Amino acid sequence: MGILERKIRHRQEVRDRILQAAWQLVELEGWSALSIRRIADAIEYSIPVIYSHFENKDAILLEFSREGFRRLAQHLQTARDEQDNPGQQLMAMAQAYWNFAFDNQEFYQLMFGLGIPACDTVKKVAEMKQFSDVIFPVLQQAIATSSHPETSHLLKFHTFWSILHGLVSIQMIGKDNATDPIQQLVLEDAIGGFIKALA
Amino acid sequence: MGILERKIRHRQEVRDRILQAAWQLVELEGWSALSIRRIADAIEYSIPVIYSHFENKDAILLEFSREGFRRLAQHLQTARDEQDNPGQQLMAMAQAYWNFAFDNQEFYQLMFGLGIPACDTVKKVAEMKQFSDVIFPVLQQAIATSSHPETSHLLKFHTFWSILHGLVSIQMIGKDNATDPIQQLVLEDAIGGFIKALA
DNA sequence: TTACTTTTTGTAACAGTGTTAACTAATATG
DNA sequence: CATATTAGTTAACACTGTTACAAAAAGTAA
Repeated sequence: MGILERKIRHRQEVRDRILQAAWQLVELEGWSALSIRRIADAIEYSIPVIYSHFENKDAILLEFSREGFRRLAQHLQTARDEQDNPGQQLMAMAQAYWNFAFDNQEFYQLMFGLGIPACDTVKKVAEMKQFSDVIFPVLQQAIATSSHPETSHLLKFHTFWSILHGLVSIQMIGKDNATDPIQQLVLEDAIGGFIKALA
Repeated sequence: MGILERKIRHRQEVRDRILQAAWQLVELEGWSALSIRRIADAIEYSIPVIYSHFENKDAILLEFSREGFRRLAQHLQTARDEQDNPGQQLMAMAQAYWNFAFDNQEFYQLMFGLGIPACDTVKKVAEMKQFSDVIFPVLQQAIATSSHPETSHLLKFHTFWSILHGLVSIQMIGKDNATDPIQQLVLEDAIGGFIKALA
């Protein structure tokens, strides 16, 4: 009775092709070129088929957003696991974050751009345990230096992330030279300074 | 022969009403509600009139972007002028930046969101002299501490801005509690820590 | 195989978008 | 007054997300 299984498999296949076709469109022509019709054309199905797999366009974007966070989380984790010292771990994660952002600009744009879905983005980041797990222990050493101890966990976490997100955003807005080596130095100094400030 | 003047005046008046109507729409219903048709309806003119004043919709957004930078620049300037000590100036500007972002979320979103126009945004920021003018002198004291002296101006400037933009962005993505007093403390600590790190 | 049911897929439309070509109405100039 | 210029409108094109409804295909039972 593999008939139902076959159906499910086929359905999953179509779903995958939708996402695949959508991603190809985004990669080739950017987010603005992503439309239900063009996806339908690409997968050679009619439009309502897409709506039988995703409630609406935002649901598709949300899917990509999730995938983006999955990938970023994995990058951070492997970067951390390659280091022992907490300070080096932080630096490695910063580098990984940075590289992810520019190697996957479409993802990053969707994930953190102030435009599109961004509803439960914060929860997603909170779920990136390997982010906070490494940061918090390092941060605890620095609590005493804060003028508002009760907020310092949150503070340091936000500061670290803010430096990263801010550097990336500002660099992205500038576009021209995403791989400019001088920016790598800026990143190194920024995170290095942050770590030194904690010590 | 004030006849030509009257025409020019009238033309300017229509132009202003376009921007005014557009802004009203954005304020009431957000950026997604802004459409040429709805502007045309609001000002009781036909659509092509709008195109005789602005090349396209992006040109209207760009106009708002410019206005946003004008306002931000002014806020920063007055914040700075109320302080003497460079450190206090930095902190005051950070507060002003923060307040501007949340008092004018639509502006900020347009100006720094990774979505919309953002072409010559960087130039706009570079034009905000009162930003760099205050930051750079303070930063020069800290050049020696950088491991890559040749990039440290850029570094510190980017770091300062990044902390601000990052904090604001992350806070905005969270939406819920933009005026949460705990976030004010986070801002204070973040910038305070930055200034201390420079000293 | 035939009749019926369910699931899958397609057609066609609605309401909206940015944009522009072509036309008309109003105004200023000779 | 006729003429040239400007101001403004109508109507369309080519899109967008979304959905109601019909048709076709596939599975099930007699």
